Amino acid sequence: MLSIGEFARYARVSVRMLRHYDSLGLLVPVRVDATTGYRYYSAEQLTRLNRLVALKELGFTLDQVGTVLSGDVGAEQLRGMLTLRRAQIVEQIDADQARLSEIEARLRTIEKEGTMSELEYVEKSLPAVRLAQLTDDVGSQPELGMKVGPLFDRVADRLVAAGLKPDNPAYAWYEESESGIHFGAGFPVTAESVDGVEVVDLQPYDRGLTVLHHGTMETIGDTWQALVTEVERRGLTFGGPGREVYLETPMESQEHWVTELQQPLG
Amino acid sequence: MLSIGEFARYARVSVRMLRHYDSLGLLVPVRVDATTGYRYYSAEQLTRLNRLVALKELGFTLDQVGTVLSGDVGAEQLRGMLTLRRAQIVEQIDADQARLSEIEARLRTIEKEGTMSELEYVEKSLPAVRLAQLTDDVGSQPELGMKVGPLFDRVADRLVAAGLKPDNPAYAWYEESESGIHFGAGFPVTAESVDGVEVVDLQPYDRGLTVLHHGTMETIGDTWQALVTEVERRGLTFGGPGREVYLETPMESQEHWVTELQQPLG
DNA sequence: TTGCTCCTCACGTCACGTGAGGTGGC
DNA sequence: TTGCTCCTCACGTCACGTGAGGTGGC
Repeated sequence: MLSIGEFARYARVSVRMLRHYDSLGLLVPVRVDATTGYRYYSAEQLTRLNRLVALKELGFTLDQVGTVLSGDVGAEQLRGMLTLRRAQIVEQIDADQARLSEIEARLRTIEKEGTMSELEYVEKSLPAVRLAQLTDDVGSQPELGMKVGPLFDRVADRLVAAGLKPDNPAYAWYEESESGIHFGAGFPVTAESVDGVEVVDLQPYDRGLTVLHHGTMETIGDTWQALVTEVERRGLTFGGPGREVYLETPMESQEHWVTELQQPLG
Repeated sequence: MLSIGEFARYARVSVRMLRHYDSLGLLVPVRVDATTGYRYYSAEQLTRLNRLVALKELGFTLDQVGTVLSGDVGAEQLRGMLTLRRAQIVEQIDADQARLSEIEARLRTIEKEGTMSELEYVEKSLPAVRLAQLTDDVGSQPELGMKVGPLFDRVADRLVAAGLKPDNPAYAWYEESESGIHFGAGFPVTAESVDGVEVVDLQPYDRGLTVLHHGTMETIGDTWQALVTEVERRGLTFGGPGREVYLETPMESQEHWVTELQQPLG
């Protein structure tokens, strides 16, 4: 018969752990002194403790350890638990490896630029949106600057004419076509149709890469360029037309505009 | 200005998280209504939230995230934090990979034997022990059975003659020599020397592989064999003479004896 | 008498999830 | 008036570590 201290020393666990396992019923001392409350263990209990520690080391919760130790799990069930655990660990390793390469990318950025990049790319799902929109085409990128703003104004005018007020946030989207760029601009609505504009449902995507653009629309091309580059750096594939979400558009000046660029992924 | 619900939806975080970050001072709403307590955020705060989430994703604690977001960490300090984090993740991956191969080994055992092995091997450090011992030699393994028991008796007799009582647990150790096996048997003491026996300090080891043997000494050879096999299966190297620790030795019969076999590793 | 070991609470950890119970604008 | 959104507590999570405050045998 061993005192709790001796037992703990033999097994290289803490006294506190033994008390904890006792309180959970996982490993009950062979004898507990009725008057002092002192716990006494037999050396034979080391076997159970060793199994307990080994199972814990595999990453099972104490609850699961209890189930296995209780002895009423068949080989089949045990195999199921181990298989599940294996899948969880593989998942964990994958996630850690992703973290690792992300950290290494950031370390390289610091070496090169002396600071951490300002732009934060965020991978997230993109919601579906019902939009009251108008569309147009341009031959090349630079022409967009002249066209998108007025298109928003026209949509807003027609919504007002139809008795609705333009809701926030405004959306734009861009698609390459044979002749150049096909694009749309609009506002969220709930109605099925609105006179004078087209009502469409922008498709939701499970995955998209996004970044925030601050300030004037003059430089939004640069931010798009950076986002596209990041998609490629991460080895991702494009899954649909890019969108702009106008989160903050104070009328005084474009200086404090906040636009989210969303690139759907495949 | 966005309500907490809108802000949460844009950023794909829970409302509860935003309140949590507010309470920690990590992301304070631009405005809090004095009477209702409603929180309002600006779209520009999405940038800070995105950085917060990204840093959290890298595995930093919210405390560390706060440090980084506060902005008064230089590139050098940031690099230090990232490097440390990288080391932690590598460690984590290594540990998970060890767990993984251990689980796979157990799954193979189940496939083959229809159950999980009874023997639990435990890797742990081996303590130093001061021993009052006698030593002897035999030509071959089978002769040990006749020699070890009586050797313990002789040591015990001499301890009693020297006015000491044999302390638990008893230790034995075994070493290969040119002519066969050199071995010792003894009991822990604190004295520097004891008349009639040799006092030695058994060396501590940082790592050892151990297993429990239950019952009679007749079959302890099999358990040693299994332990040695396991050392090799794990790709470990031997680091010293094996030890036996007699944890439980009721005199009635050897049926309930419990012996720990300790194999030091290199 | 001074250590050492053992005991039972009970708080703290970490980042929230999840009610409970209540309020204010459409 | 019925939903919806928002609010503030406050408990629960998981496996113990770490005092606090006290007791019993060498």
